[in-house]
Amino acid sequence: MSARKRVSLKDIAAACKVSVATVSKALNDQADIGQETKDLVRETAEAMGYFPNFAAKALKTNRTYNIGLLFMDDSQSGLTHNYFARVIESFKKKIEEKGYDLTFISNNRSSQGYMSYLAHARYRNFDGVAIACVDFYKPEVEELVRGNIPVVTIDHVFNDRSAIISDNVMGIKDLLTYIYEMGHRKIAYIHGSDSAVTQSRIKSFYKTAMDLGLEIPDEYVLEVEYRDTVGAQRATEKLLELSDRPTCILYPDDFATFGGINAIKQKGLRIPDDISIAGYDGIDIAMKYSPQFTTIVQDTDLLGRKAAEKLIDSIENPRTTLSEQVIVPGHLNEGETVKRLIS
Amino acid sequence: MSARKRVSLKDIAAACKVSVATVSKALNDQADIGQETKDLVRETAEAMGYFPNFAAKALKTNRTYNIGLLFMDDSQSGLTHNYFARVIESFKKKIEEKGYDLTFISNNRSSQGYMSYLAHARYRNFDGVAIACVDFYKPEVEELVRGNIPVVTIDHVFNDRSAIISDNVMGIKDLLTYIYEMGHRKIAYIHGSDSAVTQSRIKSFYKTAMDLGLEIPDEYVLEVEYRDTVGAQRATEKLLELSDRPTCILYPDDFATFGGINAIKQKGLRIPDDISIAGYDGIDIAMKYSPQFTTIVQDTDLLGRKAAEKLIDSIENPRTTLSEQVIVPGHLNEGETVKRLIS
DNA sequence: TAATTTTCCTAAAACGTTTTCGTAACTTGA
DNA sequence: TCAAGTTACGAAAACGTTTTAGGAAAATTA
Repeated sequence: MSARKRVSLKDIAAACKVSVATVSKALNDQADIGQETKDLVRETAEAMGYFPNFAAKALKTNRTYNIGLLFMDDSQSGLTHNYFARVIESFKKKIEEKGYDLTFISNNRSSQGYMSYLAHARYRNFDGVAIACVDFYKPEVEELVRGNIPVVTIDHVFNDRSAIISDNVMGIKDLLTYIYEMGHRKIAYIHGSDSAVTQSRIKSFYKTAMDLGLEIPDEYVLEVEYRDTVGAQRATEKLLELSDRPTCILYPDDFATFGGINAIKQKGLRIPDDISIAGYDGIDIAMKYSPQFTTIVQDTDLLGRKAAEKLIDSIENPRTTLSEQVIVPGHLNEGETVKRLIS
Repeated sequence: MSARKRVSLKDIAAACKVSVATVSKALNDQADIGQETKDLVRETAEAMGYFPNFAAKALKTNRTYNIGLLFMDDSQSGLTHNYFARVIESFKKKIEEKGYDLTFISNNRSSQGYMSYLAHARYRNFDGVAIACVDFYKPEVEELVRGNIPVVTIDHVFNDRSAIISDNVMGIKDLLTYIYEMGHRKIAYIHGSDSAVTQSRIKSFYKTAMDLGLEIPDEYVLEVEYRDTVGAQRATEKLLELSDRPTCILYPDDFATFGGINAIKQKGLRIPDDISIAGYDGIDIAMKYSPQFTTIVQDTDLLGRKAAEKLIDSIENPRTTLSEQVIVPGHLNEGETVKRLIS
């Protein structure tokens, strides 16, 4: 009820009959304050319901303990993207443990007119910035990365900047090898549209196929947007109409896989008895669905945690921290959507 | 490369040979500054790459243009919850248009020890707070709501505080009525565990059933956690084993509905030919899945927007804004999972 | 005892803004 | 021509911290 004024160091100082400086140092546990005074100050602060004024502190120290997160642009799905949502969730948890907060970076602000991402980040004085799930080729993103704020990117590497990426090469290799070992020889691959992730996956796909001695006809490889259920459905239809149709289809992500399921069901075919499929990501519903998806489960938890650790490290030890790429392996969830053809 | 020092009002003042006060006023477009001076100051500021120091401004004005978002606790699914993620997405967009930023509220910070949500919100000096997808009965949440920061809650009403809620009463009514009109008389209802949302849905369910002259045997009504696929699967199995089994099952959310689908498929039954089902929420995959879910699509966009408008209104016009509950209707997506039994 | 060191505290400046109040210069009206 | 009003600007205080540079008193040493 009583909307008392916020208590400041000055108030505590008055109550304790010491100087403001002493109070500040006592609360920050500096060495040159006596134990008794420290105790007194802390107790009084507690009793008076004191908490620091973030703005004043930030103004003075030039540290906000706030991290900016660039997480989507209009064309993307942002928060609703299950895979990234989980990475961010883990990232957030980790930085909060270390006393940081998370604020979204954007660029539409009415007051000061248009702000670039970098301008926004500078304005808010973020200690560091994390970037995920955006169009990395946008000049504005590049500008942000090149600004002099510590930065970590997720699933994309910028030269000379820290990045956390999931191991798409290993992922595709494990997945394809598993499918091969299950006896499949006619394997189609619907992949995502152009991005760093897609590229490494495609390369790994062809490389692994070659190593296994697999022949991949051109018509077995199609391109579709990420998370494009309808597109994946169409692509699947095309594959099913081929005279020599594949026995297994790989999808760029689990969401797209559902498009494949739709197409297959509409053809009256059963999974995996008539045709096998495999996804990527290991999103919640893919693991709960029956038949459970054969998919590469990305270690979103580790991805987020590593990103947090790396970023905070470069914030707190700017000189000794070198930018580095961390590759996080996923693991194969065998699931039930790939049929064993040989034993 | 040149990490030049940040330019401040003082620098601009020096460059323009006017006082700091004048620069500040010119940039804020105050009336008592001549047009020529304003132009000069603004051009110089622009040329020097000036942008305001957020911390200093916040310290002085006690306004941060930052909104706190409390969005989950450990037991919940937070960001990965598709329905809420979409609401937040829309909320975020709206507040950004108005020049606000969004920061997560949490309570684990190492530096100052444990902080309650309210303490955190006060520390960061949020202009307002939005709460969604949390355990509203936690004392700490209550404390935050009762703190003197403008607040809006989503899908839960606190006495005397603004809230945006989706119209669960109408939703269930429309859904049940539709199913009735399709000819179903034996309708089961798996509902979520205790919450404000669940309560209004259950009431609406029984009320509508009564109005329609429907008899609902007790064994047709089961309780399951929200988004609990496995639980919903078990519950569905129970229903399918009943001697007089329902012709249609309602689920608390689309995610749980997938559990039902699993159970039904494993029984060798088809949807909707052998049994009909209906979900709630209208999450992405439910709309893309085949058969497309019969479900109530929540207007997440409007929910988020309304929440943003309400909150900003009560921030900017604290006296004239009265706390109010806004009820946002969803709409029925007829989909393909409820079979027509009569014509 | 005197010199030195250590312990504990303070005054004051600074961070970058906003805002109040004052005032000089110019304009207006009678 | 003079009083009153208007316009355009500046000086200075304030917001709540941190930090530097001292310095008085107490403890230690010689």
